[in-house]
Amino acid sequence: MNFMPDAPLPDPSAASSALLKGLNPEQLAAVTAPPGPWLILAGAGSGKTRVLTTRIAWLLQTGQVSPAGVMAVTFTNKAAKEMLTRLSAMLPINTRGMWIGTFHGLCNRFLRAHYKVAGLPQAFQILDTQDQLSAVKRVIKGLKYDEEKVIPKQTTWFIANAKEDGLRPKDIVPRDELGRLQLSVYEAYEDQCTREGVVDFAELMLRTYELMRDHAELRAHYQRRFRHILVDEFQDTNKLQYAWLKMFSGRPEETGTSVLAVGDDDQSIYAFRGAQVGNMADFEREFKVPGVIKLEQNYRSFGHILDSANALIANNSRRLGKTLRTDAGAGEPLRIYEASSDYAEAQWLVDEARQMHREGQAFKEIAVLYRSNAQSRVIESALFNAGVPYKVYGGLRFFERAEVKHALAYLRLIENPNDDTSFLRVVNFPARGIGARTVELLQDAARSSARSLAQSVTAVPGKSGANLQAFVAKVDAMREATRGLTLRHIIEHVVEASGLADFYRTEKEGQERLENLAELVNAAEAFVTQEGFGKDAVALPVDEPVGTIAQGLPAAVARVDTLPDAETGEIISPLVAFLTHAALEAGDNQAQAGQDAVQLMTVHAAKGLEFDNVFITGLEEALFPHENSMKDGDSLEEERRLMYVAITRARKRLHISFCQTRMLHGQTRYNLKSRFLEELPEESLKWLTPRNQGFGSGYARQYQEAWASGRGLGSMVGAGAQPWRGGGANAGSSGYAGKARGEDDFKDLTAPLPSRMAQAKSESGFKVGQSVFHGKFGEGVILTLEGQGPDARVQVNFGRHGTKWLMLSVAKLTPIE
DNA sequence: TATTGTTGGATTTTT
DNA sequence: TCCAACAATA
Repeated sequence: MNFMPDAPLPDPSAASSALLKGLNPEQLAAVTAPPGPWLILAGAGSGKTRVLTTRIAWLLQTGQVSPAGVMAVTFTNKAAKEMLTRLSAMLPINTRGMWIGTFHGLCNRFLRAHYKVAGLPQAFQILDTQDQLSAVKRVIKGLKYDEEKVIPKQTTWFIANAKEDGLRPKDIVPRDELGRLQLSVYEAYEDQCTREGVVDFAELMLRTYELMRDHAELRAHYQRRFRHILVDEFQDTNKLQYAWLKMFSGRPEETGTSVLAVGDDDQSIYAFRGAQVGNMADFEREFKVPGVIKLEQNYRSFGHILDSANALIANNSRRLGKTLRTDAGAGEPLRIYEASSDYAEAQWLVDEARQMHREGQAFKEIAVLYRSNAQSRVIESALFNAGVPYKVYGGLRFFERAEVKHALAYLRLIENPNDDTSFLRVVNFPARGIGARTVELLQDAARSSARSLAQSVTAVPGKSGANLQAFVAKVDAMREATRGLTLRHIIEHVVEASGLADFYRTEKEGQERLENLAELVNAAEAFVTQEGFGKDAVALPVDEPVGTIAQGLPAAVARVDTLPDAETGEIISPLVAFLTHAALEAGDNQAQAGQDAVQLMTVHAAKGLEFDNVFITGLEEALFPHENSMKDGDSLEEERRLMYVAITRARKRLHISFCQTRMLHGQTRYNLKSRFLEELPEESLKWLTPRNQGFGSGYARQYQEAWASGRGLGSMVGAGAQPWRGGGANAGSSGYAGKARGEDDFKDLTAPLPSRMAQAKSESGFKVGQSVFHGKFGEGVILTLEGQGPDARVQVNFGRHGTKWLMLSVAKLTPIE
């Protein structure tokens, strides 16, 4: 049976030819493929993102689909943003109507729209990994289990795994005693989350999947709506994500939905997180893909680099099969260096980097990759002492920082006093005389009455009880004081009123934390303007299909991944939207654009990036491949794919190094060079140290020492404070750059396009202070008015029903004299 | 309740 | 080695 028989054939008309210009035959085939299930095997540097975005643009431009009929799903916010940015550069269209986002972002959007059927409060909050761990710990304590036996981290892992396999507690039959205990933690954890109105990452996915599975009407609606579903990085999908995809597409022969999955099995490096490369083969079979399209033309690297990558990965079995090729010429051979120690390796690397910089290479085009984070220290130290600017990726991201999480916890308590996770985080921070014993008493009281901590403070007697009540009163006061304020002012008020600001002002090391809190205000401000909550937000044409489920959708809400309640018109407040944003997008940990610094990161973190010059360090047995992954074939192959990813990051020049001795866990380890080195083609390599000298020859050591005595090492002595602690050469780089983001990433989204400007503003007829009547919530007073036209929204205090944000275009509000 | 001492653990981590 | 987490201490 044909899919969408009335769809026009690929049409190289004048309109579309500009889009398709410059595509190679395979890319063109992928971009203009007729509707249907397609699997695109996209090699590294083969223009995958271009193909994805061009296809969407082409589908829209040729009228094969409307923006509302498109769903494009990615794993990272970065990839989603990239897609949106490129798309709006290609076409002057409203990208907001499309469902482009991460799996979790789209689930969030879906669940906010259907929160009632999903059994969630509309303002549900999202637990990040930290929150989830502390929630699980709380459950384990509550059940009085021994944390030595039922290990919180393991149990969190157990729960996440179960959810990613689509399993609820009732579906699990425990294999042993530990399994039984973990299962009961899972059960109690679910109850606790429900009580507190929170969901974890896996829950977003599972809840969405179940809703689609169990509600025929919803399922029919979305299966009818999305004509084209595109999935990025398909090799990284897990079991649940694949099932989720099938739920949204339905059986293509029945729904006519076109699914295009893009992936690269050779770059599957997240099996340890549940990714199933097998999904690619399953997709090909289950969706009856007529033919796999391979993108093998590489536009990134020179020949020797690709030859090396190809030769290495050929050692893996069970591949879908693909060979990268380039027109760029052979380029330079790979430079291989054997060092006597990790210390010497770092010295050599620094020297090479400086040499390249002298030759005109920017530092930011030099990346240093390693298998594990612990390796960065010695390299940082060497770079620091040489005065070379560098930036380490990884570590805590902006919204994960303690002071930021504290502020967010207060904000969450304002929104939902029953959020016990947040309550516990800040009940005694800053210190206010509420000790562990008091908290325990409170938790006992809360448990026995099945109520939240905030609701149970009166049950604790004496001075401690009074302190607790004072804390709750403080949060209540903040709630009152911030009612009707803008997001910026809410946060500013909370940071002061909570005592956080004062606390960090008196702290010795508090300055940076204060700056981060200020940055939080900036981030909120940027969020408000970027996401369309600001007063100047320009309304967009509504292009959603009007139906019983998704009504006409105001643009502002669509951007924050939420939809208004179809019945009451209620939307979530800017505060809730911001808290959601903070959980779903922890902020990147990148250097600010324009900062010229050597880039240090793990190979995992480098996936998707590219640099002119790349160093891959620590090519030693037991390190890369890692000792924990050497035992079985599958994980060894994943290590090899990791090496493949590392190699394919380089555009021009690739360095690979290893050392005879390395300090690991406080002990000197003697390593052999990695087997992966043996798998690289000899003719593509240039050995900087004699090859096959083997460990213990001493040559590399002598070479190194002779070199070192001349310069370099001496400067290491007494070089001052540990550079890696405070930032050193790259001091002051806070991960989340609100301003930079505003200028760069969102430029295209916020720029007023002609079509957006055309939207006429209509006077709503309401004003602040006005009394209004709502069919569901009764009488209320308008606190805030924002936006214009179909985008206009109001914040209304309904007294007993609380303060609500409503879309004027959906909510039926009548003025009262 | 903040500081100091002890112990154990130490791949990778898009959301 | 070098950290985080917890216990013991002032």
